[in-house]
Amino acid sequence: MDTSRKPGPVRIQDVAAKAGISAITVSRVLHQPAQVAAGTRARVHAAIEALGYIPDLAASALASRRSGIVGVLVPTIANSVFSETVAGLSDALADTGLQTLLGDYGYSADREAALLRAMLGRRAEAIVAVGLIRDPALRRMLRASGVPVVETWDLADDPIDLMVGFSNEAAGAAMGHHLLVRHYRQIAFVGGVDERAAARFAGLRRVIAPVHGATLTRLDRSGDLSIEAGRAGLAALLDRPHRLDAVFFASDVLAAGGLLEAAARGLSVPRQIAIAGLGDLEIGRALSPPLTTLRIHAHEMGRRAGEMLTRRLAGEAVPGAAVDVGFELVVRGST
Amino acid sequence: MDTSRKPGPVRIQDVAAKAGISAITVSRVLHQPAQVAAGTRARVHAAIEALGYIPDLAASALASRRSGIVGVLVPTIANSVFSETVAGLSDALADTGLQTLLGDYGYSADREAALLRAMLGRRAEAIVAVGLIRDPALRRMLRASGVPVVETWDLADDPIDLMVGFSNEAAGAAMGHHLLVRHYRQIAFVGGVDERAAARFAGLRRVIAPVHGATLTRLDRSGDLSIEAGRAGLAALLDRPHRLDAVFFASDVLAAGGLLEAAARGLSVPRQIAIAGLGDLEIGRALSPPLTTLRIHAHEMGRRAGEMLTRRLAGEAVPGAAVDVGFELVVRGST
DNA sequence: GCGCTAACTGTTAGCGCTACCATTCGCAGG
DNA sequence: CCTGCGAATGGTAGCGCTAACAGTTAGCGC
Repeated sequence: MDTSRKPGPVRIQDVAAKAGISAITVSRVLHQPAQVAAGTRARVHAAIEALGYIPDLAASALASRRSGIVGVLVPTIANSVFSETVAGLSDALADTGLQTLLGDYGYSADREAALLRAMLGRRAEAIVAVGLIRDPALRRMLRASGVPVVETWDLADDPIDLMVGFSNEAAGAAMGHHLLVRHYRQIAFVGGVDERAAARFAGLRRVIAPVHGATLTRLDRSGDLSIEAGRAGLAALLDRPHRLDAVFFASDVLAAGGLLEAAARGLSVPRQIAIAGLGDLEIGRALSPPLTTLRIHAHEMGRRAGEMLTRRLAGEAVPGAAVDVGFELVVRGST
Repeated sequence: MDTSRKPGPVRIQDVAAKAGISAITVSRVLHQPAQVAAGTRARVHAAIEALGYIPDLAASALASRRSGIVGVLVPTIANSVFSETVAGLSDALADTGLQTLLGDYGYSADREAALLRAMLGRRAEAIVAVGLIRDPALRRMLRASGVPVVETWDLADDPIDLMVGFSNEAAGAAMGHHLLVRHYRQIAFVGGVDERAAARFAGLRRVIAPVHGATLTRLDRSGDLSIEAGRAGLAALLDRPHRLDAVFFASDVLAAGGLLEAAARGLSVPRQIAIAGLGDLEIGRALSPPLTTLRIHAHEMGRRAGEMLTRRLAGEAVPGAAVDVGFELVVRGST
């Protein structure tokens, strides 16, 4: 067993000594290289290289009062649309020297609070949340902290700070409109129990309810966004005596299950039953018939969030208003 | 525009003053509550609550020389099997007070190096990598840093430190064996150009090459692990004059594309063409026929990595040997 | 030559927290 | 009464880095 004492990590002082200058100059080479003479700069770089110096970012953050961190709070990174938003944010932040600190809370309120606390503890310069932050205590904590916050994927009346999303209600309405235009009248909605799904259903209902002879059913599958849940959802609907000619699923993954269940039952899509989803995921494009869906600009939401933050952190006054990035109806063979 | 000066975040000193005790005692309430009298503890908690105190973790890390961070390096978090490994790690670390810092390098060597540097800069107490770290310079940097490292998802002869994975070569061989037993002889492999896929192919070849009358073809789709790439892969193979009765895809996602392409061409699976994948993803279970696949213990690899680290950080001497968590052949209808 | 500016580098004093040691207090045992 | 001991708390001195200011030097115009 190796019991030799490591001399510990190399410090800025060691680099300075090796290069024959003072610590502050090394710091400047790292952060404002233009202020340092070319020769000195070269010697410092050589010393850094030779010693394998890696600056201590905790000490740097403490002294400079800039952590360089943006906290990103995600209900689950396993959902590919959310990871796209994270990717969009990372892209937007790539050139800013800001690093994202990803926190996946797995839809658990406790973990959400803990992660937020950790982000504030690391003095994140901004927080981006996928979805709204619901807990009033957390909202208060964030407001009090004065840290810029961007909530994405939803639009609400009382943003904590900034907001970039789309209207789930309008999305539901758009799909409802499409289904009506295609002469579907016995319509069902399959989604989770979250508020986002509720808003989509509300939009759907707003459009469908006034139409004479149209019916609308709702089936809640618990938050489980799996193909299997989609199959089970369609199966449950079909096993009811109620007539049905179109089903709108709150996610393409669920809708894929719907397509597969219909195929397993020998139902022709869309002739006997129309199926639509949301998200424009690859699985919906790949199955047959390809899925009518609502394309959500997940990547762009992340990008816009990053841009808003960058401007805000640069001192520009970014109006706190919510940005609506909209969505897009993509009509394919399944309706 | 609001130009009022914020009083800045609450510091430990403010809490101490409010509770009528010294800063160090507040620190102890947070880290070694048993050492503080119950009454004092209560007063401190009340003060923390009242002021909304959130400890500065950068300062804490600097003073205590413990960052509480475990860096996790992932080629892409969009691949669900990798996110499962991350989840397994998080589970194992949940009670340890360690927090994961996730870095997704999108298969870019530059970003990999930058992220690793950032993790070491934050003085991560350990690093977990999904996949091997290939760049010799990075390997040297990690070895020199003395930070515990766990490489997962692969087994190699020269781990940087710890290692928990499975043999991709053995996995390929197991699938080859299965296909031979089922009397398939004209076999193709579709995978990426990465070393992991290469190892799977090598295992396949080891088993198949010696068999008289058996043939083996390899088709590389660039790293794109999409359903569409799988379809295109099977299409390319079928458009060759060469006979073919089984295809092993390096991922269930690719294999799903294979199943769909076969269906689109009216080919019966597995009668006219057998299809197998790797990963045991939901999509393989959902399609028809369900996919024969190799189940990889992604979650367990993360969990084991976390356990090894926890023991190592607790001072136990954990042998540097590689842990093989194996895999499992799951035979379903597609072969 | 002088003042003046620009370019470069150094000194000092913390950032907010905790390790280390010291101190205080109450009480059991002699 | 003193000693010894454990429990509870505090003072001091940094952790490694950078902001703010302070030199120092060279070059320039007059």
